[in-house]
Order: sequence, then structure tokens, then C-alpha cells
Amino acid sequence: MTETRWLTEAEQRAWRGYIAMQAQLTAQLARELQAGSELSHSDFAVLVCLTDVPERRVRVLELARELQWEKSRLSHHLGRMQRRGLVAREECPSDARGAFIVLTDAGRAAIEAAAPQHVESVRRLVFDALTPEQVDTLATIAEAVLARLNDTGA
Amino acid sequence: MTETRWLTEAEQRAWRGYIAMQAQLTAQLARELQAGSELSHSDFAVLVCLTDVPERRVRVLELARELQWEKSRLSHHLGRMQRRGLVAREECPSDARGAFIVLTDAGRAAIEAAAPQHVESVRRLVFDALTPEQVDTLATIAEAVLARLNDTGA
DNA sequence: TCAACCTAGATGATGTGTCAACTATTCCAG
DNA sequence: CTGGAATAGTTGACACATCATCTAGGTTGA
Repeated sequence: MTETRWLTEAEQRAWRGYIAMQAQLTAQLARELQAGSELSHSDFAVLVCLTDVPERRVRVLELARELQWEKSRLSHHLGRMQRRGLVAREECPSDARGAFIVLTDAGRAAIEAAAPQHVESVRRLVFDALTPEQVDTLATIAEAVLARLNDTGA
Repeated sequence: MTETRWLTEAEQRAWRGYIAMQAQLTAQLARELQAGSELSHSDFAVLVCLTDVPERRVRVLELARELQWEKSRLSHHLGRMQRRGLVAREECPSDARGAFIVLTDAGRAAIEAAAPQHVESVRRLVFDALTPEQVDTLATIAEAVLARLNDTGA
């Protein structure tokens, strides 16, 4: 490795800020979500994917791709959600190896109850603090970093 | 609850982008860190705190405060790091309940080996993708959100 | 001085994430 | 059609996070 290119002062300020924000924001959103519903952040993400599709049933691998989760993580998590009655498994007729994950009525009720409050949390903690220009820049930044991540074999 | 104030299109774009970026960036940084050193992201954070102080020893609660970790998480993690020889515990003479955590030579060597590569990862994945204005805006956004978090009893 | 309370930190149970190995099915070359 | 490779998904072992609880040592006030 050649000489390390350390961060400039401005970059350090941005990086430390980002790290701190990320940690605290994630934690606070998880707390508020769980306080007002029996859902974890992960549960929420899974349920969102299931409500996004019309038939409320998705193949496991499709879910893994959308969530960008490893299949084993997903499998474990789905097992727990199934035990809690939020989702159900169904056999896939066209490929006997595969399985559909189906949103149950309880799962649908849970996310419909949780979503408005979660949006409210996001708005209060993030968007109420930002100007429209900052919102646009945040989107641009995220897109630029994501592009970088998908270049470099992420 | 009154009517939900849903996110505007611009806000949705920013939020989805942020969520995706956050997840993928964290994962990729952790992978690169662990590939080039035997350190997890958490190990790294602990070691950074220890190198920041001159005597390389910090009280556990002080560490918890800086990292914003719960004491039990920290206690468990320090136990594992101690088993791996990265840190050591020392009794505190002035308060017999307390303990100092000391950076070992192995711990110092580990972080000194890992740091340049980690900085390089951050630079490559984040700052190389951003303009100086975007970096400044990112810092401003982080500060604004952190201020909000610390208002609302985070 | 001593009882009630507070604080520093460790511990054990449980839920969650990751990795490697495994099972069952499908695909495909010959 | 068959034997090997690829694919869908599960499982088990282990690292990690959280919560409640526990221990031991300090602090305070009557």
C-alpha cells in the first residue's frame, strides 16, 4: 500500500457526523417502532416487501434479493415471523424446492398499524430538520455512494 | 393520531436511498475491515477510543458513554476482546467497583494495521464519489438530525 | 454507625446475524 | 435416461445485542 490518503478536516466532520447520526437514528427509529407495534425494523422491512406485491406472496429468494439479505438470515427470520403468525409458508407448485411466503391477516394488520407511526417518526427525526435542498442533496449523495458500491463488487 | 403526513416524492427518494446506502455501506465496510484485519467494526470502534486517550486506559463507563453503547453490550464485548488479547482489564485504585480497560500491544498493533486500510475504504466508497459541496452538506445534515435526536429524548 | 440507596460493572437468558454445511430438487451433457 | 453440477431453501454452531438481574462497593443522612 502506498501512503494513506487520510481524510481532510471537512471529510472528517462529515464522516463522524454521519456515523453518529446513523447509529443514533437507527436505534431511535427501532425503539419508536417497537414501542408502538410488536415489530422490529427487520419485521417491518419484510412486511413492506410483502405488501408491495399484489398477491401478497413472494418467493424466498426474491425477498432476499429485494431486502439484500443473505438467504440464511432471511430463512431464520421468516421462521421466527411464522411462529409469531405474521407470515405463512406455501409450497411452490412450479418448483418443488421453492417456497412462497404469504402475508397473513395478522401480518397485514400489524404493518398497517405500524406504518403511519413509523412515517411520523421518520418525518419528525429527519425531514422536519432538513431544507428541501438538503433533502435533494441527500438523495443525490445516496445515489452516488450506491453507484460506487455496486461498481466495486458490493 | 391525526392524519398521517406521508412523505413527498422527493423525501421518499432521499429516504429509500439513505436506507439502501446505509445498509450496503455498513456491510461493505465491515467486510473490507474484516478481510484485512481480524477486527469487526465494533472492535475497531473500541480500539479507536482507547488510542484517543494518552494513557491508553479508560474506565468502562467512560467508554460506554463515548461509544453510546449500553454497559452490558460493552461488558460482553470487552470480555470477548480480552479473550482475544486486544485489551486487558485493570483494577481502579480510586474506586474498587470500577475497572480500567487498557490497550494491549496486540490491540495497538491490530488497529494500527487496520486503520489505513479502513480509511482507504471510506475514501474510495464515499468521498471519492462526492463533491466538496456534497461533503459539507452531508455534515450539515448529520448535525441537524443529531440535534433533533438529542432534543426528542434520544 | 448503620440502614437505605446509588453506582460500576458482570452475568445469564433470549432473540438475532453470519458462516459453513446440508437436503432436496432441477438442469443439463452425454 | 442418468450422473454430475447448479439452485432453493434449511439447519446448526457460534458471534453479537438486549434485557433483567445480580454483586460489590460507595454515599448519605438520621
